[in-house]
Amino acid sequence: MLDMKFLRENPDIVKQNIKNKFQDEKLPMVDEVIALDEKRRTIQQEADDLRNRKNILSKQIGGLMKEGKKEEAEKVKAEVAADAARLAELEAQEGPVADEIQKIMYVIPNIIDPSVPIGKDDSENVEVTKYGEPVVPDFEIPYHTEIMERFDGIDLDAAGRVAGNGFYYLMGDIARLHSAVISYARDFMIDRGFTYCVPPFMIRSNVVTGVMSFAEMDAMMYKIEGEDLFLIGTSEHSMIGKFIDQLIEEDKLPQTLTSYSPCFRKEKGAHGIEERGVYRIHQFEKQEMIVVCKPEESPMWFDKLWQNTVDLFRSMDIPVRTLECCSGDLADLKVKSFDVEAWSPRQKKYFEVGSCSNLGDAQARRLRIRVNAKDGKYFAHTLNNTVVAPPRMLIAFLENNLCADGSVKIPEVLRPYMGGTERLIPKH
RNA sequence: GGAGAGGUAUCGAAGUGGUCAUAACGAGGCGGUCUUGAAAACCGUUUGCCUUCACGGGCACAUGGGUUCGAAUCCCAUCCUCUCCGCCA
Repeated sequence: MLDMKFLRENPDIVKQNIKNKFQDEKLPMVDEVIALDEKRRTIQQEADDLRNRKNILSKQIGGLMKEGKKEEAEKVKAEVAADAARLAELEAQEGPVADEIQKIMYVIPNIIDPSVPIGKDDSENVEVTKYGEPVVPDFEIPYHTEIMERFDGIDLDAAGRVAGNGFYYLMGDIARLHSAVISYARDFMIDRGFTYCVPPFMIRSNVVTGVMSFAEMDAMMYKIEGEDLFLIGTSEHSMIGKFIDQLIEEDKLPQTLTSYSPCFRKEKGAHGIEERGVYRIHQFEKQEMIVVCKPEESPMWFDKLWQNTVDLFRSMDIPVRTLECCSGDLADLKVKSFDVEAWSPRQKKYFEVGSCSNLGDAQARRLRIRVNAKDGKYFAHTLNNTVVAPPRMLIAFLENNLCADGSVKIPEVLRPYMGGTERLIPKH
């Protein structure tokens, strides 16, 4: 959400930004909201004047009553009553106009970073850097569920019976590998100075609307029936929500946290053939990192965050690349975003395993996350990034560590979390 | 789920219909006096948001309504926190 004052003073920047994001249908909203804002201020001016008059007269009445001048007091009362109708009329307009303004402001996209490449959709995202050699072995790599089945590591049929499509039972070595990856990722981030946190897995609607746009909310969030609670789609939601309505002392910044949580997503929309198995599911677990910092430090933290994910994957010998989201593919709240993608030797292409975002002050403005500094208060900047989401990580992991004999080698860093196991041997 | 207490500035907290909300009082922050320096003590200062070129004005005492000329204060609804009891991993 933009600052109304900024929009009022820089309508051309806001409009150009909308064009850069190929959302031309939103262009008229800028002038519309400016007109509404002007209307709001006119109403406020007149209403404030009337309120001022009422306040002065009410004080007079108090004085007159004390002195026992009842008749005079009645006269002044009549004066107040004369303005009451007009004031009520103005007050009736104030709310709806303010609501309308907020509705539009929620939809106008955040100003993107100047470094963001201009493009209309994900086909125009830009590869930034590759890390590691994308190897294609000379034997065939099966689909990830097939690899898992060789280890008796997955039961999708049972999951279907119990919860439906989009859920899984992980079993045995594969389930253990899943937990090992989470534990390793947690310690990896703790070693880098982040504070480990296990947050609430449900959040209230006021937090939901603070951390994401309505469009995202509708497509992602599961609502608990009869309660004002939603299952989190990522722990980013409860982690950024942790700071709602808080005034943070400046010397307590930056807040660097790494959190574990299950994630629940409706995943509305078309699913492709590559999304079978555990690629896109309604429930998965994830280690996340978030940062709340001073505005001038958010670009620096952005680079540190995605680098963490790259380093984590490289420590397990998985080739990755960073892909920058172009303007049209960038969510409305975001200033800049990189996807981290892992190499799939089966598909012979990279696929998304994490997403790193700088939200600027958009979430902070919606959630009123302010910083108390010596020379005044300001909105913090917020960032978030996936450390690792095991289901997708497992796909990359199994494909990249599968050997010609069907076994899967466990990289050294994971062995302490796997009881020292060096290699998984298929059951059949 | 039941009973009780409570929600006021950065924090603690007073305030039960008007000239104690320009929010008492205390703490913290900032500036100063004193000191070789620091601590202590003392003096001063310090809410946020909207609006205005400015002067000024308005709003905010959990949230939303209501009563009243006037509400932190009275009434109604909702939310949250704490304590005790119940239930429970």
